Amino acid sequence: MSNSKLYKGSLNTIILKLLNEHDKMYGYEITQKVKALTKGELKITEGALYPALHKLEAEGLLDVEVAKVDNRLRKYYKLTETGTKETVNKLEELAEYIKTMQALVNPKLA
Amino acid sequence: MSNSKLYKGSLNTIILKLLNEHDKMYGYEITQKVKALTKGELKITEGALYPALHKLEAEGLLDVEVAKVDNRLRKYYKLTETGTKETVNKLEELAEYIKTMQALVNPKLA
DNA sequence: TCTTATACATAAGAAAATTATGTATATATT
DNA sequence: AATATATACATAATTTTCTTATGTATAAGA
Repeated sequence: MSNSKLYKGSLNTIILKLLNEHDKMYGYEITQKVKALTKGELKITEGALYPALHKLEAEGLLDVEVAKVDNRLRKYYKLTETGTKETVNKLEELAEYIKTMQALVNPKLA
Repeated sequence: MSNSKLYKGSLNTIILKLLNEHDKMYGYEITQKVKALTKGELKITEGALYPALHKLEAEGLLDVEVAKVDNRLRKYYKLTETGTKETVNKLEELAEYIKTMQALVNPKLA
């Protein structure tokens, strides 16, 4: 995912936020979008992504729709209603995380 | 550590930064300092902290000095030279992480 | 023809945390 | 005096999340 361990725990937030913006996406598309948005800084590996998608689906946050494009399989994921709510939570948690870490790392500004 | 999974991978950064600021600290003191600085948002558990301190020591980033205060044991940790350098790296990684996540979550501003 | 890109998947292992214990002393409360 | 809470360390079992490696299959480019 990256040389930095800080990304651990961030994958679900990233997936949910991207689906919140793009309505429906398939796995490979997510990896490419992340690479593009972060200018190559962050690469989502398949070994991390696919199990994460399956889990989010099992938890009822995502719905799947299988499609065949150019004779190749695609699994389009989209947020459920629960998934949309959870996206809001995750984004709040991210904002809170950043705030908290800055309080620890830059206590002068706290 | 917190209800949010985002803190996963942040513990070493937190420890190193605190030791960078306070010269020497013992484990329990670190837990209390984190609680105070984050107004209770973040609680470092012992099961996470002590193994982390031992590992940082084994890696040569921390030195230990045992003391007895009020008949109770304390293990004071301080940064080695290598530890000080690694602290700089960790803080750069944190800044990079925040930048990257904001590019993903707030692409309008990118 | 061979490599790269697209598109999915899983399994073995590592890393980092949680949760549950355990020991021991000091202080505060009932 | 008895009990609970705070201080101070530690580890073991388990869980979560990721890496690394591998596998299948089609399409496109060199």
